[in-house]
Amino acid sequence: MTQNLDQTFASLGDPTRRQILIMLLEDDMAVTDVAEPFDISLAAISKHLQILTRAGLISQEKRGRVIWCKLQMHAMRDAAIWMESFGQLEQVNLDVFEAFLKDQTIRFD
Amino acid sequence: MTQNLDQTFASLGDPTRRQILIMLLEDDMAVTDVAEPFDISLAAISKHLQILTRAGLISQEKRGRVIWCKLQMHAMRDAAIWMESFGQLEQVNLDVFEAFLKDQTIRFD
DNA sequence: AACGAATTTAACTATATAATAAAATAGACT
DNA sequence: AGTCTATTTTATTATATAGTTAAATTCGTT
Repeated sequence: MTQNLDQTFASLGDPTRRQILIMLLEDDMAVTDVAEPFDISLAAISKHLQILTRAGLISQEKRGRVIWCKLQMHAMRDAAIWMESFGQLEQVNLDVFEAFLKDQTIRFD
Repeated sequence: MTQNLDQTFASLGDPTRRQILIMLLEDDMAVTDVAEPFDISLAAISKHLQILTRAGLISQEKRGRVIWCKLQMHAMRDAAIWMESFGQLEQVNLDVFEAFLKDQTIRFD
């Protein structure tokens, strides 16, 4: 669980990888096509794709000599859930704090 | 923008740092108190806090000889917005795809 | 001034990422 | 078999993280 979040968040911490994910939103892509818009080598892209795969953010499937990259939403969803929960906890605490302030106001006015 | 997301996501990719953020949800804390529940050295925690500060996920304020760490939500909110937008884009595309499929059905049946 | 507490910095080691260029695989095609 | 295409692997370099211990810094207090 924790380890997955580690890899998911770490993967998202790179702009090239985020851009790749956005590209894959439109459609599945071959590695070569993923690499096309970038100024870095194909080997570098290949490694980024490995990292994304390890994190579960994409999957790769070989058909013939082409490897197709496909977006996988569950990993990112888990990360989003972590963040949302975090936000809600803050929400709760703010509410508690507000209640506390109101309580104070009533008592001291 | 991109650089901030880089640092925010990268920061979240470490379980110690995520745990620290959760602790700070309850209240601001001194560096020593942040370090207390962990089995690693104070120096290591100090570096994690530097990374969190650089990412804008927390702020540090020195009062006397104590440095207080305070959660800052905007950075994480930006990251959450990126993820939410991402999810919505997928939503939109699925809708478009569904419409496309329906269109096909009408035309070929 | 001196002591002790809170925190960082320095020096060091190990590991992961990011990138490159060049060589190696693997599959399709003639 | 040989060639072209798609992709990975290897070797290499540079940088960042994660951790350690030990020394340095900064304040508050006596």
